[in-house]
Amino acid sequence: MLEIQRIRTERDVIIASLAKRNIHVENVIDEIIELDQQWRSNKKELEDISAELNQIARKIGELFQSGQQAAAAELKEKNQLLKTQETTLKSKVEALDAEITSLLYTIPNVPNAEVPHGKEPADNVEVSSSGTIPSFNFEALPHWDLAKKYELIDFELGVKVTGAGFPFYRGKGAKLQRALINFFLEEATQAGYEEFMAPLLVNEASGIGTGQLPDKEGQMYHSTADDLYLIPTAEVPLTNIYRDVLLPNADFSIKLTGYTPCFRREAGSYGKDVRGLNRLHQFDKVEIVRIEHPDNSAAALDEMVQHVAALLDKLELPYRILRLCGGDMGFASAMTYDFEVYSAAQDKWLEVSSVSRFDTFQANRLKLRFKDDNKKTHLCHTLNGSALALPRIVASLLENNQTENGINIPSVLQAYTGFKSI
RNA sequence: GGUGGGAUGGGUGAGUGGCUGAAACCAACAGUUUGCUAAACUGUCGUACGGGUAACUGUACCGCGAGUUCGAAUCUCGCUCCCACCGCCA
Repeated sequence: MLEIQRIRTERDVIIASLAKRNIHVENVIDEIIELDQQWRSNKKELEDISAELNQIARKIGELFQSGQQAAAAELKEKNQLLKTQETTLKSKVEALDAEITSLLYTIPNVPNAEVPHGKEPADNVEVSSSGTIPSFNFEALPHWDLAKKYELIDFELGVKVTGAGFPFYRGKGAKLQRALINFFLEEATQAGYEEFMAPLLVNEASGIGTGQLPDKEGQMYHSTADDLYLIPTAEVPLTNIYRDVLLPNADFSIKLTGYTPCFRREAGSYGKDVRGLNRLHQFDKVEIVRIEHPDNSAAALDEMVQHVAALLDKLELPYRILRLCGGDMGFASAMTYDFEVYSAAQDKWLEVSSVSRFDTFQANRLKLRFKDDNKKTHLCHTLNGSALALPRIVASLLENNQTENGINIPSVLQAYTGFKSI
């Protein structure tokens, strides 16, 4: 959520920047500014009346103490009148406040100056690419066929026990999952991220804190009996550790990592690119999260991008890095890099990681702040990225490393899997 | 699931109707002292929002929401959460 102060002072910049997302918010912004002015003048009036009421109440107390009952009764009467004024003003102020907040919720984050214009994935800008795309002198199989051939993943069994999008991993397929998780966590630890094992269910306040609620309610599994939500990413529990936190000084850099299964209903995305591991309701992911001083968030984003790139280098996967255009960025993001890995047998790029900075957008909802040297409070910046999400990594590992007689495991993973090939 | 207890500022914790935005202690920060550290002493020390160039000032907040009252941290009602013990259980 954008800060109202920022809308007051940076109206034109905000409107111009949001145009990069291909949305035009001028009317909404002006409506907010208008409502805010009303809110402020009503609030001032309300506070003045409250101040008077407080004074009178004190006076009445004094009169009672000194036994002047008649004078006190007179003041009481005056109070009644002010009291009704206070009540109406109060509900007016509250209504304005609610209206402003609900409008603020509809405005996405302001894209960073470096974010390119554009409205669809084709407008994303390729920043770099790395690795070589394999070619095969036999007929390469897509990962769902390889998974079946080598008994690594059983999708049908998942359908039987749960439903589509909840596969079983078995044998070497299961061990490969565990190896990747351990590899990613180990790399993150070495890069200075503290490892957490987080709850997989969160309460409503946490969902609001990171922005899944109320906007994207239908995307999370909801356990209604206890009113808890299954996490769609470790970002939710990890970032919410810092909800309602005021860091005591400006000298901080918080780096968290965690592996969790992720649960997504993926409502409305049926039919397209959902085959095999390409889109699941439950999948595994190692997430990295950072809480940073505003001055440091640009550097932190670069570091995170380097971290993810290094993981893909070590896994010897061909990938490219895209800077997302305004139209393709997530609601809360100020700037996002996507990583795509080439999946040889499907002959297409698969998104395996998304690394974003949110600036103060999440921190504002989370009430995550720090005190500077002058003891003034400011909102922190938050960032996060997948490092990495497993299914599409597995898909491309299987597809790219296949031979006619088996599948080779990248050397860096062999210590984790305990086998060199499948 | 049952019974009982509780929720106050960074922490412990006092506070049963006005003198309380809140004692005291601890922690933290600044200063004095000091070869260094420590100790001692002095001072500062909640958050949000509004008004004001600023100094400053107003309002709200003692888990959350209503209510009683001229006036509520304090009284009443509802809710949430936490703790302890019992039951069940990995």
